Amino acid sequence: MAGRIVEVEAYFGESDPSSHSYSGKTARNAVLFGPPGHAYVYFIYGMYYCLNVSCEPEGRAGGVLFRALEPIRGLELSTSGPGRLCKAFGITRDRDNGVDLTSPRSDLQIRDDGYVADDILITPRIGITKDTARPARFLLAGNPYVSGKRSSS
DNA sequence: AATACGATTGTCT
DNA sequence: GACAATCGTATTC
Repeated sequence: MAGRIVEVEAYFGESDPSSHSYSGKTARNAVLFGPPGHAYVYFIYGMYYCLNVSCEPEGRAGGVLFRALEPIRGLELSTSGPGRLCKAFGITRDRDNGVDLTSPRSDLQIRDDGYVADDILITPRIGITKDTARPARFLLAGNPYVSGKRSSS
């Protein structure tokens, strides 16, 4: 399976009240404090997993949440929304938390396809209750696979 | 040990 | 637009 990332959100670690790492390192968020490029998978609302990649040097927290993909091949299921894309890829905490997303040998892999966008839209983040005005959600403007929409037209 | 809540989504009105 | 589903963590007792 493969998909192109079309929507992400940034979380800024210990300076960000909306970040899981705001209150320091715990067993749950330990990956965010580890080396960059690794998968932080968390379980939310009792039924969904969400995928992040750690982004700061080891010892500092920070990550990016993948919110939506545009299917490229092998994806029949919806990948619009952080819970849905994990469901489509079968991502779970047990299986994927902590894996190196830069390694060709890991099941999950993020690669640079050289794509450059000039139509990136920046908005506040979705689903949070603190720091709700901060512009930290990045998406491809007009892309039909971004989250937050119903399929009706 | 008990409780409150969340980086979501689907269904109903 | 409102709310239920559902459970791992963090917080509080």
